[in-house]
Amino acid sequence: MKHITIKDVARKLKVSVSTVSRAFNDKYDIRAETKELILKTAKEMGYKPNPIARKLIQQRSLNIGILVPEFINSFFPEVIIGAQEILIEKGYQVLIMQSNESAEIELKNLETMLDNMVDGLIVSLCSENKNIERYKSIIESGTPIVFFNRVIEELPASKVVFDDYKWAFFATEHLIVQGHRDIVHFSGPKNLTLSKNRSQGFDAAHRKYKISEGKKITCGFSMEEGERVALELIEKNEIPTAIFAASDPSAIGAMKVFKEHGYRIPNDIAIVGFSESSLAEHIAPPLTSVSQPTGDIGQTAAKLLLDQIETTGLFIPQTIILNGRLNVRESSIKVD
Amino acid sequence: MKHITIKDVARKLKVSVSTVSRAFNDKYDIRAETKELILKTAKEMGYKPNPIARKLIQQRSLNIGILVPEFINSFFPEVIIGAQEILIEKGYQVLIMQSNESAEIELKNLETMLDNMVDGLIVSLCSENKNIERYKSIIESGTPIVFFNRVIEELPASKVVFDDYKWAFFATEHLIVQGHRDIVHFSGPKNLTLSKNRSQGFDAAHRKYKISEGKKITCGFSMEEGERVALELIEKNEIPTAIFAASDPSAIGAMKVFKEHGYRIPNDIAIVGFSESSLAEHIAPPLTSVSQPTGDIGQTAAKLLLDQIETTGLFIPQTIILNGRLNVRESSIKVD
DNA sequence: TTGTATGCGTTATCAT
DNA sequence: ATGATAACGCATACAA
Repeated sequence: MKHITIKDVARKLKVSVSTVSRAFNDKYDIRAETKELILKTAKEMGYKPNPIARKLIQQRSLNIGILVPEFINSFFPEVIIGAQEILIEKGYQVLIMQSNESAEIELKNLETMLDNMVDGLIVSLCSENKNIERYKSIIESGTPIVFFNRVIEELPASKVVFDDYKWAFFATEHLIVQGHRDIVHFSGPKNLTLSKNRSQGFDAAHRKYKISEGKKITCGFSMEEGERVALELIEKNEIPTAIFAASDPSAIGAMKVFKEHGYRIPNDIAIVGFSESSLAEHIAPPLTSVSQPTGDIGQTAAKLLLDQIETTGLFIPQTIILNGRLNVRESSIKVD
Repeated sequence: MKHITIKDVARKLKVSVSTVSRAFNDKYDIRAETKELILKTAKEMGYKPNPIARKLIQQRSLNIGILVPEFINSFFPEVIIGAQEILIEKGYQVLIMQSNESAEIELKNLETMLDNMVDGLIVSLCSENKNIERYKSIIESGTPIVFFNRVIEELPASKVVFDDYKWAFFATEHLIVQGHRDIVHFSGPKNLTLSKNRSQGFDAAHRKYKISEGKKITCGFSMEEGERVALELIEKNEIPTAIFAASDPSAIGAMKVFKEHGYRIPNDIAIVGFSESSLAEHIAPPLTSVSQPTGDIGQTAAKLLLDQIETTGLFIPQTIILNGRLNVRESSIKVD
């Protein structure tokens, strides 16, 4: 069952392949009737231009690749959906790959995307964060690429980021205003800029209220990580009055462990998360969390990427910083 | 900044392109030393075989496409991760696309995957379920394809499904055993086989206990749909003593609405969900739900697909039915 | 307006 | 063991 090619159509209609080709690429002169006839019979024969061959000669694919570190939590899927809205609108198709937070798989995914000649990439790094050199070479080679959320500052590419510093500050301030003076920060993976920024916002709030610096524990983004760190605190008997976690899953994991050990949330321990997973408002008690404009992040990244793809001359990378919201819920408000 | 091609390498080493090609495909005769030399200098020059050109001539890509209707809930991501484990192991890369439950986008995604010459497809249909004819033609053309979870029975392809009938039966039976005689089923989208099966399991449990048939309301899988249907019941003042929802999100949406209207879960209304989203055990009260072996589903689908890809002769489609578990939690157990 | 010829970057066949 | 050359399926500069 061989594929039908342009030649088959040409032969059948006794025209040249170029004429058939022209019928499918309406930037050339071609008589309206022949074009119509060709398109009609091509359709009848079940002919479709082979995009692989097309890519080979045109060096473009109308495909955009999106690389994310995970998609179990709703954050990345929501961003992807936002990006997809813009890209599909413009005739692009979106290919997604996820690396399970593994730098090795991330690199393979990256190469696969390039192998498939994507016209551009939208990337959020995995927390291992090891492929900087490869990204540099890709950027240098001229492949349009936009980073979001988990970015590396030094890379000369456009970025869409969240104002982690500011909102970590607000989240911490909220706890301080509630009267807490012994707050522990579950900070994110060390290599990520956003971990640093959230951590610094945490410190800044302490400074503003002239409270001695809060304790920080490095903690992954996952629920398991939150459970691990919470257990650690319980074993050491170093229970703070409040926790500000760098992610919702880690906050939820900690909450689970504390509840299991008889601590009441928020009365014994107040908890604030970050990133507003869809869980936050449904768990018990509902989790106070910073929400990020996920759809916006995706849309903005997509627009930036399209700009870059369509720019012929020198492209100047931009960094766009988006705003969020602090959703205050029961997990951080003492009830009597 | 042109790409380095096989010709560049050949010219530099004063050998023919065929020799260089041979060095990269070790199925041909080539002297060990020349091969080594070629690979070495190729690496130095930064040459990599262009997979697009390779695909054009070899008609294979080592890429597998996975098509899902959504990935906001953790179900599909978990399946994908399972599939990925198997496929990456075998040297395949996994491209993912999601259709947001839109048949139109699903079709485009499908074509994009084929455009990229994936060696096979793993597909779960969107609930609109309109592209049957296209799937038929793809199967006929010989493209290996495995459906999972949301399948169409009549398609002659391998399928990995869950025993929806049986587990819907168990879930309903659980409610009946708890003493409920007025149970409403939030059934899934009409076109899907799994909706029908879950619905029939619901009926079967009623028959077994000789209870008059339960009421059924068609309801999408999303939280919003659950909210909508719950509101409808409240407005009509037709409050059952228990609800068996065909999905966790719709169960959770309903739970939210009922709680907001002053109903206590499970004392006023017991609720059971299906598919065990990661939410289930964390919401208040924890949701009784049927859990599916998501990772297994993905792995099984991947294995089936690889079998088919590697089978040269006639391939006989298989249907594999996987088992689950009923996780009983507070949402369905009356407390005093 | 249409046809001819060339090239995109490979691999495969046939010589040598 | 290596080289020359024809595909793969298409787009495009140039000629007609």
